[in-house]
Amino acid sequence: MTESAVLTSTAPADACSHTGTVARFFRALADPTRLRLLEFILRGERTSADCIEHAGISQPRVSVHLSCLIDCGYVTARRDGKKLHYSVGDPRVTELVVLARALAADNAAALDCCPRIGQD
Amino acid sequence: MTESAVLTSTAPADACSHTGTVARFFRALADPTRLRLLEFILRGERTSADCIEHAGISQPRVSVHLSCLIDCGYVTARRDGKKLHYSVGDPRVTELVVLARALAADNAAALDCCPRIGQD
DNA sequence: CCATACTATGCGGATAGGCGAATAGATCTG
DNA sequence: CAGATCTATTCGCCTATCCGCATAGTATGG
Repeated sequence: MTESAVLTSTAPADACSHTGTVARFFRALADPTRLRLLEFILRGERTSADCIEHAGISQPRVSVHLSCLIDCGYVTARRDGKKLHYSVGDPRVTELVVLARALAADNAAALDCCPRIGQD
Repeated sequence: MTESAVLTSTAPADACSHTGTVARFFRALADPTRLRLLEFILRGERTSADCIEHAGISQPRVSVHLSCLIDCGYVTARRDGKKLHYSVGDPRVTELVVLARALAADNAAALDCCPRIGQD
């Protein structure tokens, strides 16, 4: 994607996605680094530099993770001068994360021991 | 785990999980087969045989997926005679899936094209 | 108790996806 | 335009995790 690229993806709002699509949606949050980034951006608009510092990984890696979060609809980007600013527009994203955190917290012990899912 | 194994994991309900735990929680739903199984069980209590037929994979694989869903707190198991019956107890699981489906649907086009997440 | 039916685990192979490093591309400022 | 700066892509490597097949373990019911 080039030019004044579509910063915020304007998808046509389908009625209902098939399971594979939803699984892919969840997969975006299945990586600790990406989830950490999302929660960071959730607490306020951030620049790439903010994200790079917060994530503690290389700029190219952060770029990929942010692209992924954008494609999946969690985050939108806005250009201000030379820099891009990332934020979460849809309040349902917060709902989703809060709900998941609550559920995960209620079962943290078993979750951390699940041998079917590797330790991070 | 042996004996009259802990069918429903009785975790001690922590206040807040660290990011890695929540990511692991999401990872359980990041696999299409597991998500499909969860949504199947969500629509009513199921036996292993039901799940094997519905998922279309081998019994050992289904066993692993169900164990994963149980460990992560999505599903509970109940023994009735020789068979185990699987169901979803916590209504927040339904909330989570519905919310994710809505968000995924609103961005299905971009989601399905995200090159950072492989096609299923 | 023992046989049977149900459920879980181990193994090897294949693929997805994360990482750093190097590089390419795009956009703003002057 | 041109240089500087910010962002994205490519590459090779490595680990995680999926699968089927074979096998082991457990609980029930006689």
